Amino acid sequence: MRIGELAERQGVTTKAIRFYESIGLLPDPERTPSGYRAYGEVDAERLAFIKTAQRLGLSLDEIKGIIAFRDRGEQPCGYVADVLRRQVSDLDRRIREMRALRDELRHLEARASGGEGPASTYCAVIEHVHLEDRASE
Amino acid sequence: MRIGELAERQGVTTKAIRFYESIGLLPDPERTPSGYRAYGEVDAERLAFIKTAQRLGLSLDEIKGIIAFRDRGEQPCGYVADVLRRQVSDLDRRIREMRALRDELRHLEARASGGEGPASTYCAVIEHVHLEDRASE
DNA sequence: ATATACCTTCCACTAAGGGGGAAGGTCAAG
DNA sequence: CTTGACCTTCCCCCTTAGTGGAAGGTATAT
Repeated sequence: MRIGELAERQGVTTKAIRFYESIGLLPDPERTPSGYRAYGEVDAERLAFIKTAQRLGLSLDEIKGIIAFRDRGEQPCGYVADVLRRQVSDLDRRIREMRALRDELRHLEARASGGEGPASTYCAVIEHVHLEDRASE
Repeated sequence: MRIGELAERQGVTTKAIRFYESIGLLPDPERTPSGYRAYGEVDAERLAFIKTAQRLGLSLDEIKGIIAFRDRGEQPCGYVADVLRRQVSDLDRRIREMRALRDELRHLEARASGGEGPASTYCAVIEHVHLEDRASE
């Protein structure tokens, strides 16, 4: 299959496929006599794997590492488990941060909508953020 | 005060300050006869405001919008409330996505550590991800 | 006079591509 | 034979929020 068909089947752009090839994430494909890239099912599966791993939050660099194990014929399980563990604790941390931030924003936004608050030069919300920030330093 | 002092006082790099200036987030500062940037308290406060807003998850572009109100002498409260509301719902969505992803990763990682699972060509974890991905399409 | 610390400008780089175009080759149908 | 869709390489610019370095100017202390 040619690049356009592969791209459409896997829901990516031809640009992305050539980009993955350029960074070594996809192997140099076969070529037709006229120079067109020719892909097979293996390539489609690899692209699907890349997309899955990306959906799991892995960077293209991490994915490249996992695929390198595959290509060397080694078992990437240990490495994958490591990557996933790091990913999970990273997500836990980010979720905690976001929750704290969201709660703070809700608070501020309620005040901004309410319109009450002390007199301020420009806007009570901004001054408030200002003060809270300076107080927390 | 010179750029280095301002940077250290506010906990940013001189690079960041010049960058903010280049995108119009900070005004072009006064210059000493030798061409050094000369800042005052107003600039320090503005930088503090930028940092606070950034900590609240606003992009430099959004911050620029808020500052523009200030600079026009208008009350940015309504605009700020809008931005904050959007920020909250955005965070809610992202927290939900991250939680779902984290749960999926924990599941996978537990399997990767366990080592059990069906026979696979390379690694059970990867094949599993593979299968789940294809099943969800 | 020189060491150093600080400042200036400008250019390139990051992740992960998106977007567009130029200039050309190829393949199928009508 | 030509049209249109597809492909090739190469090129440059855009995004976020800066970071890093090079080449050179300035301030201050010794």
